[in-house]
Amino acid sequence: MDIQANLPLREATFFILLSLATVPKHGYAILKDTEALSEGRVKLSTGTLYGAIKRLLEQGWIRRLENGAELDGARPRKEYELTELGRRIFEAEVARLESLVIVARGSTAGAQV
Amino acid sequence: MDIQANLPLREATFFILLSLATVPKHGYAILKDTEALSEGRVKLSTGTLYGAIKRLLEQGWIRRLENGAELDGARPRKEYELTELGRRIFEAEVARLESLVIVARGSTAGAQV
DNA sequence: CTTAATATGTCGGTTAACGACATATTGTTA
DNA sequence: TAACAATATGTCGTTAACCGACATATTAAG
Repeated sequence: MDIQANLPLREATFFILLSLATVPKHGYAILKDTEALSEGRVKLSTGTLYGAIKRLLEQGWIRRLENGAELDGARPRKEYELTELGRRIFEAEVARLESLVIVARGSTAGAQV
Repeated sequence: MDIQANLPLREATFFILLSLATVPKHGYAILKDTEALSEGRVKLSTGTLYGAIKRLLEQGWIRRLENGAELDGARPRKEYELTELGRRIFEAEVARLESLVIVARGSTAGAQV
């Protein structure tokens, strides 16, 4: 499996994975967490969020947790967690981002030394 | 002018601006430079490149240099450079990338301390 | 009781990137 | 010198992902 072929991640996807990297969450919690993690800069639309969740499930980057406790209400709160694949892709993306920053700092700021 | 509203940059756009951040270049040189800067990972298609150049000119992020010397052949090599706006946007993007890495490292690797 | 927050979802439009194709010049090498 | 690779610029159709608007239901607070 070529992890690199899945990169770069778009911003929405990056934050969804980042948000799930610590603890499993349901959709709306991802939305709020993204806003917090980005200090208010990134406000995911629900169109983006639920579309991305559907896609990420299909790709096997996240999986749905079946916790019966959350299913008692009429409208279940669906919780998701990262799969191993999802985690590896996310970590590869962070590494890619790091190398981008290094290259950018090296060839622009570096000229002023 | 809201610099942040133009972010995030897509990968192709990021590398075109990065490539022009040091010295002005013509299209094909940007293509080769991107491949070198990314250590072979990013190979821009010409469709992406020339489409992006057109867009970046319209947005005023880059401008064309008129150097008569390059125009003597039948098919001119068009050279481009960053505008002040382009440079500010690029620097904002690098800062955004840095904060992304910090947040990602902080909330995933940080949990293992 | 009414409103805000929580929670999930669809749909149509836009944008940027991509691969394929087209074309012309210049440099190399068999 | 013919053929080929590299240089160089460009168009076109398709796809993927994001966005705003809309729809709907529950729960908490004032």
